[in-house]
Amino acid sequence: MADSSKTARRNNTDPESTRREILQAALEVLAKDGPESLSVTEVARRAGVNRGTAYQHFPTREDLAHATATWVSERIYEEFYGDFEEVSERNKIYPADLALERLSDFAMNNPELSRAWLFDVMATQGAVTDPFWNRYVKELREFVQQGNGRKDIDIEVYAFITLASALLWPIWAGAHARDTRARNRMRQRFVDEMMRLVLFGALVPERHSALVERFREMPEPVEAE
Amino acid sequence: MADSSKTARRNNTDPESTRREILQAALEVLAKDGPESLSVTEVARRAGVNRGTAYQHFPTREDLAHATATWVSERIYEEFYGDFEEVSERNKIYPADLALERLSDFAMNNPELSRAWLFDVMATQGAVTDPFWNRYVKELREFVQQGNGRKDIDIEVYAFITLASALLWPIWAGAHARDTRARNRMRQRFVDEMMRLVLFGALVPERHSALVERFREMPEPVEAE
DNA sequence: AAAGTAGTATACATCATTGTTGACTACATA
DNA sequence: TATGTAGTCAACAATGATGTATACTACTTT
Repeated sequence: MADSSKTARRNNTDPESTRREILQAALEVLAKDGPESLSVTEVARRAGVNRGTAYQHFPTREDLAHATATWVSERIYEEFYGDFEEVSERNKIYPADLALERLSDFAMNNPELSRAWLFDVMATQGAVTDPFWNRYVKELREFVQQGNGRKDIDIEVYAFITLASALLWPIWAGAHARDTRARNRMRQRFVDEMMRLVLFGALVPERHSALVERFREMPEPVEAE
Repeated sequence: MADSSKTARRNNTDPESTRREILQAALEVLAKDGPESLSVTEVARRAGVNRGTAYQHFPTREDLAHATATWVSERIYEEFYGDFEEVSERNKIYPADLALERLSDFAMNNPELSRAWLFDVMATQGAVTDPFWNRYVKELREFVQQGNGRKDIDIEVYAFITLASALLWPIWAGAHARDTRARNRMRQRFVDEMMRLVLFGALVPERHSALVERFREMPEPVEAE
């Protein structure tokens, strides 16, 4: 109650850190409500920063929105593929279960990034230019070419299925699982089921002989457009 | 330029139809921007209805939002399971590929409902009470119990994977595919790959013997909490 | 010591949205 | 013909967001 230094409580030498704080806050509201309801006022409030400061860094609401989107894209790439070379080196080949595990871990530990990314996908209708997505497809393609995956896979679709469900799962599962233990169990359930699915499929072949017949002769898919 | 009947151009005897038109418009904006940016003004404009009329049907913005959410839920259930009994009857058992095909068709033909549903999932963090979801899980469970699906499946997770990717796919694929032919091809790609996946998996077993070993001895999953 | 930089505080005009109210109209039914 | 219903139209106060601008402060560098 004593001091009241009236104005300018906080001064920062490092504008970059302020920028990051704003972007982080923007990410949070983006993850909460989607890109359309991202407001500068709200972001500034949440970042503990004056609204004017936010406008100094990002001239308009749109600028902030775009900057946040690319920031999300960069961060998700960095978080996921930042140490890829080392891990890959250590394991000679990046094993399938590890990839899936990493993906699930990432999604569980970064629900905000996942949500933001998904919102973006839903908004831009296909984030084909997204570096994360491109890298993910590329790695998968090499994995298959090296003989680890079935040749008749439609890589893009398969990549989409694994990525979309892995990123969306923690959001969905978040409802049931409050504490850490429950969340870990949910994560494990997903990894196990996904692993089981990519190893053995889901159907009992004898019961679907016609389908097995039809899909066994399927040619390798044509992806290019 | 001639006539100007000044006021009350349109009068409707059937309030239910107006209500539906408002809900339909609400669904459209909901699918576009997410639930947080649903505005009564915008909805009324889009429905070609006076704002006051919208307020007559839905006292507050929140009421409209909730009504829209449950309407989406009902419509998606109706669209998908409305004729389930007949189809099921005709085919004796509801075949796996037909189910997947129907799901994909639905998602392709109702991108707005899909988007709205997904937004809802992302907003409410787990639409466990959703009748569509519950029915989907129930049918899947029976399908497995009748010996058509592998016993070690974690039904809920599996249901989630198929449902989430099937509903999200058209949104994702919508970017690439403008015309009907391209969209149909995208739909077919998804169905084929998903079918292939549930039939045979994605990995080459010989290359992942350790994993095969580990997951072959996996007990049936415990789902109950 | 002076000048520049990063951020605060505040005010302002503009605009959109919410929710409410009151007057009016077209239609159907009793 | 009278009454109720469904909807239009217009106005209004309150709120909150966008952008802009100006004066002020603390800190750093020259």
